[in-house]
Amino acid sequence: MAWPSERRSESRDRILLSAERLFTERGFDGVSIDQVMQDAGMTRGAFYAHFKSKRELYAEAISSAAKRMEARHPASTDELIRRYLSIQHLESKAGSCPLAFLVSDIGQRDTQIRETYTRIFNALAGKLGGEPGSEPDDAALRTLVLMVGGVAVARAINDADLAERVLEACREGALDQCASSAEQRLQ
Amino acid sequence: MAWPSERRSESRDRILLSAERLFTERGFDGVSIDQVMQDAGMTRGAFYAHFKSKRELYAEAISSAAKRMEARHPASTDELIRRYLSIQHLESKAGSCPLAFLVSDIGQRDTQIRETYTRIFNALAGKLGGEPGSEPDDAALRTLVLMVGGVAVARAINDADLAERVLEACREGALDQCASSAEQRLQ
DNA sequence: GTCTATAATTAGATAGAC
DNA sequence: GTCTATCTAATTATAGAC
Repeated sequence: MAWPSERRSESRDRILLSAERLFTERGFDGVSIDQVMQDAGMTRGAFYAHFKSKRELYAEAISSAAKRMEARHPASTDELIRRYLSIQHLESKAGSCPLAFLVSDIGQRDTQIRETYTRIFNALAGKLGGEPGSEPDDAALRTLVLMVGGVAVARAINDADLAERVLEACREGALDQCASSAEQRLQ
Repeated sequence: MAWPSERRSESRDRILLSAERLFTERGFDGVSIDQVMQDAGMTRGAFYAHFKSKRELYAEAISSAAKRMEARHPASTDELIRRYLSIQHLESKAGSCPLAFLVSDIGQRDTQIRETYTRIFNALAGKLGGEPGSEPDDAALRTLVLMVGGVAVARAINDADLAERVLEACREGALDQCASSAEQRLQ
């Protein structure tokens, strides 16, 4: 799950940071190693001293981006939902969620990458409901699908008003779901 | 919206049919013109007698795939939701919904393609609720996001049991939403 | 309209100097 | 570890024969 810390270096971290942003924004095929390395301030040749292949970089970048987002999550679930399903998230140049931005990109990749995605998905679903440690409950899955799907759809459509309406409708639905699921837990 | 019918030919339709299936399954960058033409039983050179570019083919393929699906939609909204959010839809080799399978692919494309997506999205949302002809209501948007997001997420994750649970949770949510929104319309 | 042949470009990955 | 140079392969698009 975690990568050996002895392999970390400043250059490696810079490559990873560039990769997170570029891949999340443009997908696997939309970014070349050249572009990542230029963004990180190096040339292509240096890449393979840090990563075995583009696919390995992609998997690590997704995982790392998710961890970076998680570290900035607000304590309140409601606040998380509101921030996630916001216009700001759509346009954020520094840190959008790969779960949403890459959801249909992942379905086209290999097992390793899909495992990484699954792990991230489960972690976020667990935060949204269900017993910690065990499987997320149905309400949490639905809430997360509204979040991921809402952001993905809002980004795809070419109509700012409709995008805002989609985000708002999903926000309401996700908040409702969380409220009624919290009520149930109190009973 | 519709393309000139005088441009239609049997070869053109065969190319389009291959493109629909291949693009939906693998995305824009995951399919080469060579592969589409081979699948259609021709060679690369013939492609440009029918389409101006790969991007034009992609836009037409998405639109055409959506129309083909629409033609097979069941009359009942409930039945549509059940079929959409099913394992069969995920694995269907002939006719998956580009709205779900390409949702994050589209966000990386140009205006024309995103307009096509928006039009298809609106058409399906209109079927799920709201006054015909006018804008879809919030419940319809939420329902469609559950459908599109549920299928996209289920396809991305690498855990068959979890995928089935996601589909089921979204199915229940979408059906509930539709039922209560139909009740509201009766009042 | 379809074919083969061929630009022209780009990308992932490697080799070897420093 | 980073650089430049290069290999190899794939891809979009075009040209021209039939």
